[in-house]
Amino acid sequence: MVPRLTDARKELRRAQIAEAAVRCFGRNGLERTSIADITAESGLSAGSIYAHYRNKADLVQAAAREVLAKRAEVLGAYAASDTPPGPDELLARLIAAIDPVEARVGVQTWGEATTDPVIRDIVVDMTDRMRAMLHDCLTAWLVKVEHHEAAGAREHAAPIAHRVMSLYQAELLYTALRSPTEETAR
Amino acid sequence: MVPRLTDARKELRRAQIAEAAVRCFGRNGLERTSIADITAESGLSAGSIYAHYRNKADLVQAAAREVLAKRAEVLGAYAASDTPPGPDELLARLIAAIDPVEARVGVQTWGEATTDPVIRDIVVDMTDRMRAMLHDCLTAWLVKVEHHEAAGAREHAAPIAHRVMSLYQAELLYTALRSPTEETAR
DNA sequence: TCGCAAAAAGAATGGCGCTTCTGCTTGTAG
DNA sequence: CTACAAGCAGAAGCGCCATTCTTTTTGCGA
Repeated sequence: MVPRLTDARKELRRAQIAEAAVRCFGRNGLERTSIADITAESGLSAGSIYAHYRNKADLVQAAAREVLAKRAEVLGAYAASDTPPGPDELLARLIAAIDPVEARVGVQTWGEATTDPVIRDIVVDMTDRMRAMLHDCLTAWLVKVEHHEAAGAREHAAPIAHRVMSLYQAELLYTALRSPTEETAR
Repeated sequence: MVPRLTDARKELRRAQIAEAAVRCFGRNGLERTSIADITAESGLSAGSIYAHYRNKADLVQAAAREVLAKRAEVLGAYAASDTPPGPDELLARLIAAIDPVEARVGVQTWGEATTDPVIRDIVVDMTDRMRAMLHDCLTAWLVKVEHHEAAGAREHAAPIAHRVMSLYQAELLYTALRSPTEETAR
């Protein structure tokens, strides 16, 4: 038996395609982006794309996962901090880390999630995961900075985490709506 | 010269089509809804639809306007109240008034707004208008209920209005993500 | 270095969905 | 009540786009 692409190389191609797809989606939207657009952006051909992704829906899912995962990553960094930031500080940092292209694709996935169950599950899962991180971070803040009694800190933190998450998502929306076409002109 | 449809009748047809469109969009999404779907839902034919709307984009815009206007209407009622509700009460009432189908179409329009300038303007305009209403309502609340000094009340109310709006929009998103397909089974 | 299977390119295909076009139908003004 | 323009239905047209198929190229193991 002989040669496949090594796994690392295969992952590289998948990432290359997914990143090109995210750029296209950010520019033209999930549905208005054709496979031809992605071939142009990635420098690969249609045949190649279909060797790495079952179909377009599969690619959209990959793009959604990528964007959401990148956001969760940023959050994870703050959550692990020794001196956890309070709600206002936390929100400010999250907002500062928003990338316009990812915000647009993120909001697009929300729209898609309202009708596509697979995308919906991805979005809900990522949202829950981020809220949980926020929850951990704020619990630590309550205990370490605010000297809140440890027992009951989690219960106190829950509604705060919910609010921070909501305000963050709203800001994501505002960013996505701000300069939708100007961005691509640069 | 002779007969057109009377204006009232013409508006009726437009509304009939737009409402059918909103139902379809809520079920299948903006792009996955075909004109054929709308003909089936409205009981009219393709030719008829094109007699009332220039094209599908025009129809999507009408649907977006309808959904957003209906939301602004609900808000307007509370804003005009003699004893204006405070932020928590206001938010609770707004959330209680959310309709699942409209929430879904609303979130879909957000996604569309990220790439379509016309839809974007509609969404931004409606959002600004709603926030202004919230602002008025909360200013009145500060003055009448909290006995805040009238001067500076508007400045105080602004960030609160922003927060209430954000939390409301987040809740709209959560509603849209909750039960996307179950709703249609009923 | 060599061979072979996988990967990539790029053209071909097939279907779907917007839009338009052709007659019938209907409602309104005189 | 009549006539005629607009409304309306339904059938085609037309283009676009996801997907597949064929051929060429390339990377990996021996």
